[in-house]
Amino acid sequence: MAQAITLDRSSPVPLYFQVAQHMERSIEAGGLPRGTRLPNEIVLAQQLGVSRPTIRKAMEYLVSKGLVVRQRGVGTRVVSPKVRRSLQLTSLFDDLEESGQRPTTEVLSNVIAPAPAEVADMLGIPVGAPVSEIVRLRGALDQPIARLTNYLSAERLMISTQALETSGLYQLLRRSGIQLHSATQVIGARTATVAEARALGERKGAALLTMQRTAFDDHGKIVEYGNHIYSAARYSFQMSLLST
Amino acid sequence: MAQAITLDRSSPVPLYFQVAQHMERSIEAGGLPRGTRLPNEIVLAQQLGVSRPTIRKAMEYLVSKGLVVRQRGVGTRVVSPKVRRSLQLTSLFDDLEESGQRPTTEVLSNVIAPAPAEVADMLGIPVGAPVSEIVRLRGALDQPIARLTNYLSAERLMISTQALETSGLYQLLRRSGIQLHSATQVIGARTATVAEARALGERKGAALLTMQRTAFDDHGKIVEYGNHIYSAARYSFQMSLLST
DNA sequence: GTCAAGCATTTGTCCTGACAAACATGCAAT
DNA sequence: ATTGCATGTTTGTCAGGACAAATGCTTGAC
Repeated sequence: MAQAITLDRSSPVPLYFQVAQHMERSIEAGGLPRGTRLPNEIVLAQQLGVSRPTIRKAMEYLVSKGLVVRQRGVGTRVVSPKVRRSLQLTSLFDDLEESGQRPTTEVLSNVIAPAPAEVADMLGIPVGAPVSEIVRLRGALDQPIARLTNYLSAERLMISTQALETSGLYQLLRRSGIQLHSATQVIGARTATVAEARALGERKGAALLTMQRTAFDDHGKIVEYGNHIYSAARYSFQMSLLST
Repeated sequence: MAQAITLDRSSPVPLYFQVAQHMERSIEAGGLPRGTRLPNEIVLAQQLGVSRPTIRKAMEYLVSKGLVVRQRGVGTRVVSPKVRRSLQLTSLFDDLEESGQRPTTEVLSNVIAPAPAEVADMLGIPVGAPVSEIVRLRGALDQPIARLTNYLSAERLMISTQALETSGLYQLLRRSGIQLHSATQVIGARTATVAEARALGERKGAALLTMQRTAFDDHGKIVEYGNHIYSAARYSFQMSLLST
């Protein structure tokens, strides 16, 4: 199984990452049965011609992705394919993109205006400071799915409406050189008002999923505050957690 | 700030973790202003009398908890207290426990029965195999908040009703020596049926949050499948994400 | 005055070596 | 048959050293 693999020592991608990627592919493709024990670190290091710490770093990566489980005195085992697949579960949006059915994005508004009190509070800026407000309608299969409302401090940048129609907001932020650090989000539910129902093609009183998210950059500044509603009949949040 | 700290080399808790914990406390308590730069790795290693890899391991831990940000050629900076606090946001249940207001748990049923098709499918066991079904009502401040329905393969263990009234399910599982590996969950919403509304003290048609969760152990076996409903008026999910 | 080159600083990667701790296994004693 | 012990295997921890790459600042050239 471990035939000659090619490590490129002159490549800028770190050795341990090359090793990790190779193992990841090998696990995913080779279809190692659940519980297969990998060779121990020393043997692997010799086989690949690297040092043990490099192997260990690669292993830590695989553990953090949930692909393998390590136990002192026992070894490294491959977790069941079923579990691995469940960890790769993605959101409906990702699923649609993957299957070629690009979700549609319609920009309902993209303006710069003085921040109202509530928004200024969430963004941590003075009331009345200029913020850009972006309202988008996401849809798929000819049906609306979500109404996304985002606020950014306007000092940062103005995002073109055209760009928003083709790329996700986070993708655009990253492309502008903004380093995201973390985010907090709150997921709740409520019944739709008449206006919300109309926007999402639902009936008044239908169940909606709500999500508020605040994203921070490396310097602790708030990059973005979002307030979103989703048609509960057509959308749900999917996520996976690793223990510890 | 970095006065003589006490590292216990004979302690079973690893050196790097002692270092990490010390820094965590020192960051949290010392109230370092946002962006404070820590001494570099070499200096820290000398100050604490450990090697550089040990310091690095401690730093990796702090990065993974979102407390500091590292940048090659620049150094290690403490993230803003506001962001740190937001990363510690917990669920309503945790908040209640912390404030001494223990959430109440009423066990509505705790029986072993043959698995119906849907449950057997989710647990990955044959239809009709014995499963234990646990239904709990969670409440706080004299109001019901959630109805939690869990299924475990009955081979594993029978959990006493009494234990369920005082401890969380996951706590009990861990205490029984079951190693959780990962879980996947789906969060959605729908309107309450008459029965659900009655159970949660809501009106028919009120918005409910729903959550289905499947938990796996290290061997890829499914430990638990849960199907939960929450009063959206009194509960919401709160979580924080670190950008990779 | 402005831009580029060079330099110091800092983290990232990689190596070698050594010992400790947890686990599984087989063997011996009860 | 079962318990306990010794032993080998495997991952976990720690040390010390060396070089590479990214960043920010200073210096020098134009």
